[in-house]
Amino acid sequence: MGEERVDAQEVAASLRTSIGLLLRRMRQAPADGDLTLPESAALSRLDRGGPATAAELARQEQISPQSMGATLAGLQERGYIERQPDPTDGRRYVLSVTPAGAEAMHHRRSGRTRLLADALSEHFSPAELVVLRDAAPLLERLAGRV
Amino acid sequence: MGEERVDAQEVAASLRTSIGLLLRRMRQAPADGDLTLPESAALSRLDRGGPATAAELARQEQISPQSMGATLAGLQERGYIERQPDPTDGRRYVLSVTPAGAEAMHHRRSGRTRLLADALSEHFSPAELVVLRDAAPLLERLAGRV
DNA sequence: TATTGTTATACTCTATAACTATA
DNA sequence: TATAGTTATAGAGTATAACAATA
Repeated sequence: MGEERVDAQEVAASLRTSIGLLLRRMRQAPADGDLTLPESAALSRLDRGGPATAAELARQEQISPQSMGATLAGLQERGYIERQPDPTDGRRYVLSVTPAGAEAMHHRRSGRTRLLADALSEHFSPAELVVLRDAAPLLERLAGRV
Repeated sequence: MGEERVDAQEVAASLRTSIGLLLRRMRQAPADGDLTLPESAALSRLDRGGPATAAELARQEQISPQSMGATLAGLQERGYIERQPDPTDGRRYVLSVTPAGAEAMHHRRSGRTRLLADALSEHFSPAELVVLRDAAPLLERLAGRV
């Protein structure tokens, strides 16, 4: 791996193919407990980043507030998050993960992410894992630039 | 970059986040000419791999034959691909890219892939491009293993 | 029996538009 | 005016089920 001439166009095209495939497979895979892909993304942002408002989460995930609202409504209905009115701003609600939500995330993580992790440890060398680990934050940065 | 202890679970979680973000951004981006994401994926497989049947393309893209059929019908309607009955097997049709299809792919590639390529060359170092280039085939392999 | 392709239907995820309430 | 959130509606991209034709 790693000669120096890299064609951005080619990298773009092959990234596009590979992430399309991978995301489709993850969507098809058995769910994490009963969490859909966007639900588990929102939940894990709340878990990692602490309580936040719906608008903040929508900005982080780069989707519309309405879409995030729909996702969050489902999570709240099942008791995985709770809403507290923000005392300093009457328009806002602060969302946080409930114990049941944390349990859904961590204990029942027997679905998609686990599947991915298993495939990674079974079929990839340590050197390849390093490449993927280093690539992940770059992909996230790329998503912010496109 | 690159100490040796890599936690597969952590890599899985961060890949999942980053590819989700990136694919959403690409879907939102202005289209390549007038090609949707699955259309351009199918077209570029036909272009790179030569004529193929619908079932073959569906397997390669890991989607159902019905979904691929819908995508291909749209491409054919606009004259970007053509269908020839397979002389050796009456059930099959062999698909190939027309000149108009090739033009739609290459000349009008001013949309998503171009946007991605521009972001890559403007905001990423050569070393980072190497990481991404090396990661792409690993992601594709991962999609086949999950 | 298995495979190729089609038609019909429905689900998930996301978007935009229009609205209310608060800042 | 601008922002947070809601409700309603629509579109893209998938899936599954049921079928006809061919192998």
